[in-house]
Amino acid sequence: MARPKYVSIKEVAARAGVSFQTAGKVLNGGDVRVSAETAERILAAAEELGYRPNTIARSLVQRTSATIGLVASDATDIAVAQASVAAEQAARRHGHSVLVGHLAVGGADGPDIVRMLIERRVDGIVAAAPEVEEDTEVAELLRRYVPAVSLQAVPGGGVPLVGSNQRETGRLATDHLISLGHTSIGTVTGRFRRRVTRSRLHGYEDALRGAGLEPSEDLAVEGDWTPEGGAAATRLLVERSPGITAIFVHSDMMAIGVLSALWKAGRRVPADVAVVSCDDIPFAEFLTPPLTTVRLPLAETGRQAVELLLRSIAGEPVPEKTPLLPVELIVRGSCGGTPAPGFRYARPEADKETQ
Amino acid sequence: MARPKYVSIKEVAARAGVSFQTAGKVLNGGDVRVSAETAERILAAAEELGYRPNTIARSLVQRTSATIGLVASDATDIAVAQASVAAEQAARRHGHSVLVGHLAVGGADGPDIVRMLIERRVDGIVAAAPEVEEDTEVAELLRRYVPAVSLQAVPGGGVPLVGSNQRETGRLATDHLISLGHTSIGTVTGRFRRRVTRSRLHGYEDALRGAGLEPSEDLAVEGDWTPEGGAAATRLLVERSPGITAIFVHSDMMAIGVLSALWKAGRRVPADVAVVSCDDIPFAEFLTPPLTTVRLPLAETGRQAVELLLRSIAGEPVPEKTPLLPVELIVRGSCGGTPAPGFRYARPEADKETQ
DNA sequence: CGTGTGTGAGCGAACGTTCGCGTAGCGAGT
DNA sequence: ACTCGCTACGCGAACGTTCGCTCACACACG
Repeated sequence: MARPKYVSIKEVAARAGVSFQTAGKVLNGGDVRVSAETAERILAAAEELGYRPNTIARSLVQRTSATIGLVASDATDIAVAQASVAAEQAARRHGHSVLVGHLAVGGADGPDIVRMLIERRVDGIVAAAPEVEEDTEVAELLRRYVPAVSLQAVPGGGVPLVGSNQRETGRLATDHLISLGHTSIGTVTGRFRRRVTRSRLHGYEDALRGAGLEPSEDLAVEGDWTPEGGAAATRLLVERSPGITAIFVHSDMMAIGVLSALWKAGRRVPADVAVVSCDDIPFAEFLTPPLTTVRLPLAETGRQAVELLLRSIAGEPVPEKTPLLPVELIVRGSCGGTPAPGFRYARPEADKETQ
Repeated sequence: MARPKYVSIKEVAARAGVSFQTAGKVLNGGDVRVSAETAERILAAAEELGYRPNTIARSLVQRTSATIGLVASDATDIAVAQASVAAEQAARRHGHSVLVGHLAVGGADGPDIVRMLIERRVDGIVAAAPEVEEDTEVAELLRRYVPAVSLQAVPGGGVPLVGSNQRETGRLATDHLISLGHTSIGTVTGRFRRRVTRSRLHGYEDALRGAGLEPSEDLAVEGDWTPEGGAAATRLLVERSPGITAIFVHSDMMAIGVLSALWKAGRRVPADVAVVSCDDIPFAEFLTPPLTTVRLPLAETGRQAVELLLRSIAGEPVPEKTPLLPVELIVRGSCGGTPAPGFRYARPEADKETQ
């Protein structure tokens, strides 16, 4: 507690009666051209003194910090949190530490965070923050100073992306609703400005058109990724289109709000309106009703992002476009096909890929 | 992308035609005994070259990294996530970065993470990981090497704690149920081993006894902080005590599972059984029904933890016991007092402090 | 006995800063 | 004309490592 006095390699060396460079060799360097007994003596001295290597000094000479930076969303959004936790653990597994910065709401401090990371000489940066998608200053910094991998588009490109096929996600979800016979299908989207929103919207429209349905502007309401926003959007949606029988929601967090708003409006799910969403957050199956949703491999995305980053740091050339990670429809109760409280999960009637 | 070559203060100095120490003064040090025009020249050179200070070198000489370590839970638990995000932001506001380590499930890598943080010479550590509560090795490291603040008990003490009154939390929740007329009140707890669980259990028992009710072992079932665990515990609970009419759950995440299990069992909430929980996670009000819960100031806890830590780092003596943060009962729909889907929130009939 | 080979260890430099002094230059006071 | 004091800047050292060399010594070989 009282400021600890760390012992340095020199003090260890002194106690062991060798030069500090020799001590360094046995304690950290792998180049052990040292007799077994001196090594022993050094190790013993280190142990007695409670020596802990100073990575700061090491970083300075080696010009690499074995640290990566993570710029993450505000992260009340569990989906983002999942990805970033997985990223951190993957990094640590590869011997790297993670310096993290959570954006303030709105994300205005993106550039500050990135600058901070750069000044701390992180070896690379993973951007897991939708807010930063339009931030040209952040993009500039990343391109200029440090290898980076992003989970979302970066203005101007030059930063490899990792993620899933969002258009397919929208199509899969909407197709599921269509296959269940719905024809009046609304959608509660993420922020319109975000690319992921537009992609999912495209998928939604693809599916609609594929079934001979015409997308209508009235049926798409913008949300803000929060439960509150989902609830508000839903109220607007049912007001504008009272005949609606199904909703495709752009995230599970919003779906929580959608379910709540529907419930408060006295509309039963799935009896009156079916709800399908995307993400598959850990407790999606414990919502009432259990949420049918398109699973995105969030943890896997985080992992792959750092692995790609690490390869890039190691000097391997990395493609800017990497293969998209697969998504999967998880059918639970919120679209029907399952009776109410008696409860029994029916398997969905096969895949709707081409329907 | 290609490994960037950072420019050092020396190159800036060379271009500006001054010694590197002078450049250092104007770029970083505050001690500006330098003429306005040389300063200008140096700044211009730095700008042209894209100079970014190297905090690693700075840390080495100043013997302080302006970084704090955060050891956090696996953090699918939103409550923990909230606290750690707030902690990071508070730290950054005070000019510190945060190096984070998320425990693997089970938390066996706690000591590894702490060692990593120590070797990176963090100025202090915030422990926000229940798993570490029993880890004597972690406790030893914290006591020996680095100032620390914990959000949970630390074996052997010596580390200041920040948090809320857990016993009060249990009492408040249970009292609410009692005030509503319930007499058969079960509880789905956290892991028994955890101190917070025992405290909340004590509060629960306090309240029961205060109402002339005798706590029974059958009515307390151990959960594991996850929705799954909450659901499983609930199934066990209603099986063991079919007459149960109310449940006090030790966390909102578990409450999600409790609600789900009750729903699947055909028991209506709150009509058949009332549910009260604790945490007040951000979307508690969007669950069906909206969750009545005891709000813990999680973000505030995170903030105060780093502020305390920073004071400790600065050399101020800090008390091991700090004042507990206040908790507050938030009444929503899950305990009744509110009719079903028609819906209208009734205010609870005043405070139940002494009832 | 001289040369070569290998093994164990030390030495100097470097990484990019900060920090406390040292000092040249200069105008003003005596 | 000499000191004084101030300003603007430079210098050397230090922080705790790593890294590549050098070096002393012993030992075997021809």
